[in-house]
Amino acid sequence: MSEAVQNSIEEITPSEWELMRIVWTKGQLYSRELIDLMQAKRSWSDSTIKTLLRRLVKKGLLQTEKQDRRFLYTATISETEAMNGSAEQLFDHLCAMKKGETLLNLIQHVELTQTDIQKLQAALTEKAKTAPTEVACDCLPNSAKCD
Amino acid sequence: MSEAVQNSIEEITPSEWELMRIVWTKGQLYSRELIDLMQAKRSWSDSTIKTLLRRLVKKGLLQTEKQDRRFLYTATISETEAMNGSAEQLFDHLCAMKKGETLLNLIQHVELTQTDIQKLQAALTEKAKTAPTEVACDCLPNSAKCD
DNA sequence: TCCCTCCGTTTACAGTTGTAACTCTACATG
DNA sequence: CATGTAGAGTTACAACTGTAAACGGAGGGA
Repeated sequence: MSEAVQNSIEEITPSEWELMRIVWTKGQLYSRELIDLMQAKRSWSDSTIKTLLRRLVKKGLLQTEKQDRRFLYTATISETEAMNGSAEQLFDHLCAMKKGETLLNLIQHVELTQTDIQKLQAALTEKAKTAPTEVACDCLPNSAKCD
Repeated sequence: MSEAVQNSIEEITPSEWELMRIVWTKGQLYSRELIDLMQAKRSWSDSTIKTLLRRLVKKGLLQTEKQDRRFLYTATISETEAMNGSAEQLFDHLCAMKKGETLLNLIQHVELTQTDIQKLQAALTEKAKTAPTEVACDCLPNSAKCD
């Protein structure tokens, strides 16, 4: 059946990401606050935002708790889980042989702090200890190779 | 600004990625070959694959050239462009402050070759020369901070 | 010449996403 | 008590996705 394990996080659409980020940042809040914060960034109608909230609840990404007569929203998965899950989902689509190239591009274009860089370097050094000299392309059934 | 920028590549759906990867790998091929290769990985009907191909052409990701009486398909964007574009789109949804963390997770989970690692390290070293000590969260309009 | 088969085109249909109006209900207020 | 109102729920609707059957024309073989 459903619930419990989300064996690879529900898809989060772009609009949903925006809402989730607010929830993660604030921890918990009422739809009214959510709507106000959201409208400070996007001119979406109240209705639109409420629809998105309900969909997020249905997907199990948000949960509500009745307070007075309104609902307090909280996230059911952490921002880290969501970020890592989505990033991994994306990388799953890429040719195994070219993931490194894509990471390189990201590293060059994403803003990173000195601390981030240190951690990344440490991880790479660690990874180098067991990394292979090559990774095979997995774009075709098995036959022809990737260049 | 930059140059020749393609204002953010058409969205590529998961099914479409699978087809595109075959096209990128083979360079150019007829729908029949594409269908056969695809069916060796997924049990999609001919029809389904043909529909996807037409949609990819409509989106401008594939282009056709009439040969005899069938079409030869080729990609209009390179695999690298697509990979980088999609990866950047994903990262656009993430909190600026947490992109480093996500990259760290990817680096730890993605299979990388020694060469990939060396390049990544070189890029990081370069980046460290100008990296800031912190990056601000951009999840809320401006107000409240991220944790 | 006739039909079968291959390939491309049309149509289909449910589910998801973006976007939003409308409605219902319980309160607060006059 | 009569209402306006905030917050929740219902309905809507077009575009996009996943998945595929059905249709139509052209070439190859009988």
